Amino acid sequence: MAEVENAKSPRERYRAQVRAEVKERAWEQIAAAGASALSLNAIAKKMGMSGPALYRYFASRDELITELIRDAYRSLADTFRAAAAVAEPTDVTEPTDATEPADSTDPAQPLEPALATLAHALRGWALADPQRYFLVYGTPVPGYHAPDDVTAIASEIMAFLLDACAALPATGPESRPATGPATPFGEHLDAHREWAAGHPAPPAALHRAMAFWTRLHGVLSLELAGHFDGMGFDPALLFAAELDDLLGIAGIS
Amino acid sequence: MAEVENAKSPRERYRAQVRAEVKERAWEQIAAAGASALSLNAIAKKMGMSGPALYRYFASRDELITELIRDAYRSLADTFRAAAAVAEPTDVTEPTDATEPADSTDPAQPLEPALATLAHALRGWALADPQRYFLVYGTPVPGYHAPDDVTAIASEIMAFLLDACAALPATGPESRPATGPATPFGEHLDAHREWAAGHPAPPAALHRAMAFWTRLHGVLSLELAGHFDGMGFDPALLFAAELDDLLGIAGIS
DNA sequence: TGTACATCAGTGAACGCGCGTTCACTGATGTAC
DNA sequence: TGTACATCAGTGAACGCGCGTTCACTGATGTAC
Repeated sequence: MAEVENAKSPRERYRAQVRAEVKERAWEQIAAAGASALSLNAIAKKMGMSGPALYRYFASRDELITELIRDAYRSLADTFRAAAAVAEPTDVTEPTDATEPADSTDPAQPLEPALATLAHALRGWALADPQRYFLVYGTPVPGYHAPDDVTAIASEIMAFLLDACAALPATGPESRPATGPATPFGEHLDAHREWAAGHPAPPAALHRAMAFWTRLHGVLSLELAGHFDGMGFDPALLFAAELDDLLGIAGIS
Repeated sequence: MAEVENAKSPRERYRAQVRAEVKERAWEQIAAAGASALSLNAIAKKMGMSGPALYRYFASRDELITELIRDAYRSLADTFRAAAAVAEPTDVTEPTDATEPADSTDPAQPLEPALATLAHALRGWALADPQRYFLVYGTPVPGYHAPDDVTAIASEIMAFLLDACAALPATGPESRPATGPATPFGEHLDAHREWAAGHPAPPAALHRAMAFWTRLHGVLSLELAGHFDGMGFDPALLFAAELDDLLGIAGIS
């Protein structure tokens, strides 16, 4: 269960600990006043240290921010990985745990589609720390460019999404299979699938993945930004309605 | 044609002119480095003035930002108003200009639904100045609260949207009328319609308006933030696909 | 186990910067008689 | 038309602030013999 930690010297251990606390305070500060207000000096003060001390741990303010962005991406990737593991248990002797839903066509099918599990995981992740969400998907700082390894994590996230879309059961009320007829835009995506990083998802799944991403982001970002405040309705129901539409359960059109 | 301007003294005229130029420079600065980097001193320097001079025109940096936000909202409202006027010409003796589409049920119906016109207007407005879009719909600054008149303009924007949704023709390929069967979420919206500001749109139109808003915002905000960069596909086609889905022309599910 | 040395965390002073904002003042522009 | 006054735009100096970052230094911690 416990991971084998590379045996670290006490000093390395301490360093890692302080770095972690710096990041923690940084997140608090971002949550309180936004990413642009992040200040090394303020973090040091909160930790009871002098400002320059932090330069033992981070080469610059920019390096800290980049690290936070990287952590945010990785956190979302981990969240998706965990959700995918729950939704699609490995076929290795999983004890059958409860009665299967009557309308399930595949006996190994989980109770809800993996896509729904991902959606709920995404929403939970976003609500847990709105500013972290915005650091990933919010207003970009003109001129800033994310390092390469961050885009690699983004691809990983996309892969979970494509898996879930490709695995969607063909059991909509009007029998619209996920892998069904390709839409014109699905064909376009299929013709320009560099971004799918070699994933074998069919055109319809590509289209669905993209719609999943943009639609749920649309609801979440407006909700977290407070644009629904005072409107009276429940954003969770809007999110659920968009998800149902994506799953082919119900649609507005 | 020309509006009757309240006869202004030369000084008032000059004031208005300088205020306008300050805002212009402010937008340039926001476009270059984001809203959080906006600085009165830097604007003054660009205008060839000393910093304190701007305090003749704006009481504080916050007042300037609030004014910019207000202008951005008003600009979108005006854009929607103009789009709505084109899409639904007033019935007052409009000269019939071309052949009507064969499948049009209403002879006065324009070539494309008003909702499509609004969508294209929104996209054009967003692409024209991404940072202006983000000032309205982007990452909120924790603690900042828009003044009341801004939310009034937001309601105005929403009203154009509701008009267009309520006016959607019932001519989908699978005959799913816009004013058709209410969805569960549509009923929820109908039960909590404070936000609709007395608009008589039926539940299905409320639902569609909300989906219009969140889906198109989802595409636009990710596109403008550069999240589609290097993915290879054309964001305009994704936007068009989402719009078609909203219009009931084609759907992924 | 004890001494000698190297490593490294953290401090305090300092630099230069740009910020928002105030204040007393100059000079030009408009107004009233 | 001309003078006297009020209005107001803009300046320059100044205040206080917090920022990122560098640098020389102290003192504690770990390592090697």
